Amino acid sequence: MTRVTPWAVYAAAVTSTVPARSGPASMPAARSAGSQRVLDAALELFAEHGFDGTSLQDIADRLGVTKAAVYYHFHTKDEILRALVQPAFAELMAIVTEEERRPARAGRVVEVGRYVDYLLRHRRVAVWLARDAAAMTRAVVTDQATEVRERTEAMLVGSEADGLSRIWAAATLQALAGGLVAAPPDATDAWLREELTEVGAHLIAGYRKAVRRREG
Amino acid sequence: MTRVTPWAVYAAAVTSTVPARSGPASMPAARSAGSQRVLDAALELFAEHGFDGTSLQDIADRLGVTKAAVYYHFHTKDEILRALVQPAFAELMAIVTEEERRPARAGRVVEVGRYVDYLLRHRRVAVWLARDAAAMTRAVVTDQATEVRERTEAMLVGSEADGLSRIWAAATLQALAGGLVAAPPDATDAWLREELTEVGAHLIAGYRKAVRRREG
DNA sequence: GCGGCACCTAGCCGATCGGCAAGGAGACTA
DNA sequence: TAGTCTCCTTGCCGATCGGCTAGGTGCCGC
Repeated sequence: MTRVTPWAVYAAAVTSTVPARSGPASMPAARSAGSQRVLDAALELFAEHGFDGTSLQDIADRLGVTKAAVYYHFHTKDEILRALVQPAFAELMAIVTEEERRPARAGRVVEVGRYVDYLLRHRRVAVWLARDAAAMTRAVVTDQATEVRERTEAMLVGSEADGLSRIWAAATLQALAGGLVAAPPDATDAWLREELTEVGAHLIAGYRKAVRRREG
Repeated sequence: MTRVTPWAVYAAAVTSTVPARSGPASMPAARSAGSQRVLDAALELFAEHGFDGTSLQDIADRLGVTKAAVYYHFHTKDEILRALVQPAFAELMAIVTEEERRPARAGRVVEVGRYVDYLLRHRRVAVWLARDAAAMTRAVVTDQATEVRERTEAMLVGSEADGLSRIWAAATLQALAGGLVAAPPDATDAWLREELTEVGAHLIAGYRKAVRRREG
């Protein structure tokens, strides 16, 4: 937990107006090879020990460089977090937005398939976040994380957000992520896609049945 | 991540023979009221910010005491972790062991029901660990955690441990935990039990179907 | 050959980390 | 009243945390 100090209050106040400094840390896209190596090492370590359980020194050690070299590419630890998470979030947001526009929403199984494909594309990030939800409480990502999670749940079970829907939606998302985590390393994407889609489809079918039971 | 220092190596070497000190930290059971208050505060904070994201100072602050007061009850942070996790693990081990002895194992749905009941009894711990799996990489609990997880999975899908079974087992456990996390605070245990059991039963049925599909 | 840029190191900063020794307040009992 | 026990405080320790400055090396186009 970050303890609030006078300095931290000041830093938060000027966060949005911090000027650009030397180094590529200020440019968001088009990562250099060095920056990408930092992200790869960080993702590996975050997945293993969690965000809070990994220090900048750990990342530097894995790369065989000093801590300041990491600082050159990303000026804060939160910047690494954001860089790792942002592409995955952006893509999921796009998928959900597209599905929201679709008028007829008879079956949610199609959406499950799209979500499974998405998970497989961002497998490493998904495996990490499935075991380290605490990282999403960081201020830099928490709003995005909450929004994307809520809208994804709504994509699967509708936006009513009653207790029943919430449970089944969360269960479905967690089941898919959990299956991904437990998957053997040599499992092909095609096989994983088939199995996970079936897991999700079963849960969506179960949800519909539960709704019918409650209404009937 | 804990960096290995010469001192840490020494400490690990003498861990098993560390002598009893003053204070109740050496007695495992029969917690005093003060110790229980520490555990309650710690569990709340761990669930919110994760184990690594919570400092002993945070726990002390929540209780309105000093850090050393926490130290009086538990001499290390790992000791708090162990104290929180151990009862839940022990109970699950007992359940799994009992189910392993049962000769006929036609349907796993009964086991799902027992597991759901177990989750509801240890709801706060379960919600915490579902979002903070990184805490289970700590040396004090990692062996127990791995064993209890593997045997619980085996209880649900058998001990073959092929890729298909592993995925469905992990998906089932994660789905139940995820449903628990997403449950509204005012949800009754009886209602939760019903819904979660149905979630688990659906997944077990899906697993059986997947096995039949693969074999046939 | 020279300025400029990308990339990295050495070394430091204040803050916070988990952990610990010494001692005191208060209740209870012999 | 003296001794003891529980529970907590003050105050400190070395280590590590995230973050930062100044400086250097090597490659680039000019």
